[in-house]
Amino acid sequence: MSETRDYRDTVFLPATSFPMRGDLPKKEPGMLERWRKAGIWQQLRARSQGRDKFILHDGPPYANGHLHIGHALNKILKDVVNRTRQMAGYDGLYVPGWDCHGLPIEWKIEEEYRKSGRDKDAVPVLQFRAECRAYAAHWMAVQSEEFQRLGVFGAWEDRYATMDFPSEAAIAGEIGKFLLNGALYRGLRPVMWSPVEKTALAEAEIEYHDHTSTTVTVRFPVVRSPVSDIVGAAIVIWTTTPWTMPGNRAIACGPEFDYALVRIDSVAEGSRARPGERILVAIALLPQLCEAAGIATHHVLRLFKGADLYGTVCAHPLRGRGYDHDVPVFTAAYVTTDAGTGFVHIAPGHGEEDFDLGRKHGLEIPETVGDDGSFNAWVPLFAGLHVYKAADAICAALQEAGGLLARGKLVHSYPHSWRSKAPLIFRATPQWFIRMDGPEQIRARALQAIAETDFVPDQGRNRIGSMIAARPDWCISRQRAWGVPIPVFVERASGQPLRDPEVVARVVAAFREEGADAWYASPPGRFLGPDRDPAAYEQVMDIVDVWFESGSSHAFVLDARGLPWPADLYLEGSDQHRGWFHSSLLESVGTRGRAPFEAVLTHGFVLDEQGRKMSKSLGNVTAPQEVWDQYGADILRLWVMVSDTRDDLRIGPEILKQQAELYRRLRNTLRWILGSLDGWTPGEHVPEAEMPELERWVLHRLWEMDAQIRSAVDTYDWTGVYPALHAFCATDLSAFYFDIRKDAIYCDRPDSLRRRAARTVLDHLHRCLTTWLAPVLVFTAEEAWAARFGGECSIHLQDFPDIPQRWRDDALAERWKRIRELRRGVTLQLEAARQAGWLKSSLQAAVLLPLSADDASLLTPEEWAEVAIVSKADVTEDPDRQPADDAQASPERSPIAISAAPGDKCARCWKVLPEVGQQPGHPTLCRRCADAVDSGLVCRAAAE
RNA sequence: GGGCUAGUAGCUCAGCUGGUUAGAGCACACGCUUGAUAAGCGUGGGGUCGGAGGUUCAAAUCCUCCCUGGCCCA
Repeated sequence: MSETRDYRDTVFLPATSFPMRGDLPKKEPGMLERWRKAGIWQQLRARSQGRDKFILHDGPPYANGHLHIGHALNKILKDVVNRTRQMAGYDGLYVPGWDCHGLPIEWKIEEEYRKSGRDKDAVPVLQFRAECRAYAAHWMAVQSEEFQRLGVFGAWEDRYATMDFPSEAAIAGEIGKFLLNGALYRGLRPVMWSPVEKTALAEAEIEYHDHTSTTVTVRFPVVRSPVSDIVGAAIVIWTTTPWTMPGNRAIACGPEFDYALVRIDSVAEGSRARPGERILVAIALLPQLCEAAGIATHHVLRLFKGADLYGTVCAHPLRGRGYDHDVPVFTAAYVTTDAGTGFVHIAPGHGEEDFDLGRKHGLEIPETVGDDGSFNAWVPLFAGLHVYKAADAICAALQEAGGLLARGKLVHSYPHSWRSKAPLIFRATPQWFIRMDGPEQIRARALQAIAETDFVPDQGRNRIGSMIAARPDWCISRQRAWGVPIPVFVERASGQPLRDPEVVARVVAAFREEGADAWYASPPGRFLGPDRDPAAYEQVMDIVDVWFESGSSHAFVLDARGLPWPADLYLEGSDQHRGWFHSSLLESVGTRGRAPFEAVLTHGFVLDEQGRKMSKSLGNVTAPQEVWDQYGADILRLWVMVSDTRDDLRIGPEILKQQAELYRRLRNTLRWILGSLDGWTPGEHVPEAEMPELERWVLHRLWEMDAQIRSAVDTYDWTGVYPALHAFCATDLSAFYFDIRKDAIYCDRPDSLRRRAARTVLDHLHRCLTTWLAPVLVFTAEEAWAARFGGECSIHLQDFPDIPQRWRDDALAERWKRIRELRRGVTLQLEAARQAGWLKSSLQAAVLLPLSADDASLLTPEEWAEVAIVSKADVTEDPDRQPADDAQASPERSPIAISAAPGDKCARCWKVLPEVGQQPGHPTLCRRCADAVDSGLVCRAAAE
C-alpha cells in the first residue's frame, strides 16, 4: 500500500485574473481614462466608415446644475440603444447636446445680482448675456463630465449647444423660414403673464398652486332682448378675478342649459340682494346663488333655454362711470354649471376662451393691464391700481353702482410662475405666433407626420396627437434677454413684418460670425441694407421661445455635421410629448413638411421605492453621483435595463442592493467561464456536429438569446431582454450547464472530446456574453474581455457575434426541457435523502429512474448520472408512466429511488465508483482519473 | 376637471386575443458543498392578481364604477 496521494494538482481548477469582486467605483474612472487616451470613440468612428448610419438625435438637457437620476436614466437608455445598434452593424454616431438659453439661467444671474446688490436693469444687455453664456458653459462642462462618468459614448468633443454661434444663426434662419412662408404673424393676444418677471410664460414655466381669490357675483342689467320680459332684470355672473371686470365685453351662456327669471321676495340680514328685483341665473345653480347672496325667498317667474337669450344686450355694471359700451350675450359650448351662475363674464383680453369668443364675434380686445400688472392710464376708475390689490376698489365701485350682488373668497388651483411662485394673469399683449391652420397647414401636416412615425410604446402617438389636434397657435415670443432674438423688422407705416430673404440672410450671416449678440450690437441698417431707411422700421427685441430653439436642433446638428436627416430616433421622457417632440415636430413640419424623426421612444419617470416623487423635503432622492461612488456606474446602467422603462421606474437603497446582487451573478458567471478557459488553444475547438447534446443545447439557447437581442435592436424595445440574459446565466448556465460540466472541465483529459466540446462552448459563451453585456455593463464587459485578450483591443470595438442558424434545434430543446423536468424529480429525491440525514453530496448517491419508453430513450444511464451529478444511474422501462408525472410527484410517492452508490470515492473526481481501488498505480482513483493522470497531460499545476 | 398611463409575492418583472392548483429571478429560511468559496448547488415558505360590482359554464385577463400613483394639460 502506497501513501494516499494528493491529486489536487492534477485537477484543472478555474484560474483567471478576473477578480470576483468588481470594485467598480475604483476601477471605472481608470478605464474611462484608458478609453480616452486610446481614443476608442475615434477608433470606432474610423472603423465604422461605410456602414449605414444610425442617428439617435440627442434631446438637449438644460445646462443648469448637476445631473439628477432622470438625466442618468435618459442618457443610459440612449447609450444602450446607440451601442446595441453600433454592435449590430451600424455606424452609431451620437452627438450629445445642451439647451443653454432661457429663463432659469437668467434668473440665476439675476439672483447673483441681487445678492451683490447690483441692479439688473443697469447692466447692459450684452454684458448680461455674456454672464448667462459663461454660466451655461460652466454647467455644460460639469454635466459632460458626469455623463461620461456614466460610461456614455458620444462625440463629447463635438457636442452641440443651442448657444453656439452656428446654432444661433441656424435658429434665426429657421425663424426666417416661418417669416418668409407666412406662418409667422404678430397678434394681440392674452397670454399667461407674470407681472413680477414682466414676461409671457411658456406652458412649461407655469405651475399650479392653491390661491385664495376674491369672488364676486355681479348684476348686468338687461337693456334690450328678444325676450321682452327680461328687460330691466339683471343677468348675474360670477368670477374669481374681479380685476377683469374693466375688461368685460360680453357674457356667455350655455345654449342647452335652463335659465330662470327669478323674482327675489325676501333677503337675509346683510344681503346685497334687494326684495323685488329680478335676476337671471341657471336653474341648476339657483340654490347656490341664494345661499351665497343671502336670498331668503323667491319666485321663479319663467324658464328659458340659453339659446333663447342670444341677442340680449346688457349694460356694464359700471355704466355711467366710464363703462358705457354694450355687453352682448352669446352662447358658448364651454360654459358649465359646475360653479357660478351659468353665465360667464367674457373679458377677451384676459382669457384664452374669452379671446376666441371675442374674435368670433368681432369684439374689441382692450389692453386694460400693463406689463407690471397695473391698470393702464386710460382705464376709468382704476388707472394705476395693481390687479392683485384691486379687489376692494372694484367691489367698492360695483357696490356703489349697485352691481355687486355678493362677495366671497375661494381657495383654488391657480397658475403661478414656476420661478417666482407669483400668481399669473391673462393679459392681452402683442406677441409673435406661428399659425397652426393657415395656408401652411401646419396642424394637418403634423398630424399626418404623427401617423407616419413609429412610437415606442405605441400610445405615444395618441398622446402627442391629441395635443397637436387641440393646441392653439404657437406663441414663440418672450420679453427676455437670454436667447435668440426674433430677428424681424416691422414696417411702421403698415404695421406689417418685413418679409425679405436678403434681410434674413444678412442676419444669419452676422449671427454665424458674431453670435446673436449682433442683433443688439449692430445698427439696424446693417441688416436692413442700404436701400431702406431704418427709421421706417421697428426692430423687434423679443427673443424666441426656447422650445423653438431646441425644436430646431435637428436643423443645426444634423445638417451641419453631414448626418442623415431625418434622424432615426428621438428618445426622451414621456413629458416631452408636450415639449421637445412637440416643438421639433411643429418646427420641422413648418419648415420641411415632415417630422425630423422616423421613430420616437419614450421612457417614464423615476420615483422612489414607494412610488412617490423624489423631493428634497421627503428625503427620498437618489443621486446618480452617489450611486456611481458607492456601487459603480455599471450598477446604475443595469438598473435601467432591468426596469420596464416604458412605465415609471423606481429606485432606492433596496432596489440598488438588488441590482448589485444581479450584477454579482453576471460577474461570477463571466469569472467561471474565464477561469475554466484557462490555457485555451484554438486547437481544442470542436465543430457543433461532434458535440454532445448538452453542448448543442447551450448553442441552441445562444441562438434564442441572439434572436431576442436582434429583435430588440430593431424595435428599440429592450424590456425584459437583460432580465432574460440574467436568468440564462443563473438558471441555464450556473445552476445547470456549469454544474454538470465541472466534472469534465476539472477532471477529464484535456484531449477528451467531452472537455474540448465544453471548452468550445465556453469560448462561444465568453464572446457572446461579453458582447451582449457590453452595451450595458460597459466597464465590466471590457474587464472580462481584457482578462482574456489583453487590454490592447476593446470589447467596444467589437460587433455582436454572428450566431449560425444551424445552432437552432427546436427538437433538441424540447428533449432537454423534458430532461430537466426529470432531473428536477431527482434533485427533489436527493434533497429528501439529505433531509433524512444519510446523504450529503449528490455524488454519494446512485439513482434508479423508472421511465416511460420515450423518456428512457432520451439519455443513456451514464448520461443520466452525468446530468443528475450522481455517481450511478439505472434506468428501468415502465410502459405505464405518463410523460409529465414525475416532476410533480410528491417526494414520498416518487418512483425515483435514491441509494448509496456502490464503491469507493475517487480521490480525484470524488465520484463513488466500484472500480476505485482497481487501477494499477493509483489505488484511490477511478479508471477515468487514472488514465488522465497517466496521460501526463494533467500535471500542469504540479509542473509549475 | 380633461388626455395618456400604471397598480400581480418584500423587490424587479412574465402572464398573448378569457380556460387546469397564478409563474420567473432576486431577497429570505433551511440544508449541502468547501475544487467558482466575501462564491456554488438544492429544497422551501410567501400572492384573496389595488377595491367593489357585472358579463360568462369559466376572468389576473372583458365591461362599469371607485381608490392610489405618475406624466401632460386645465
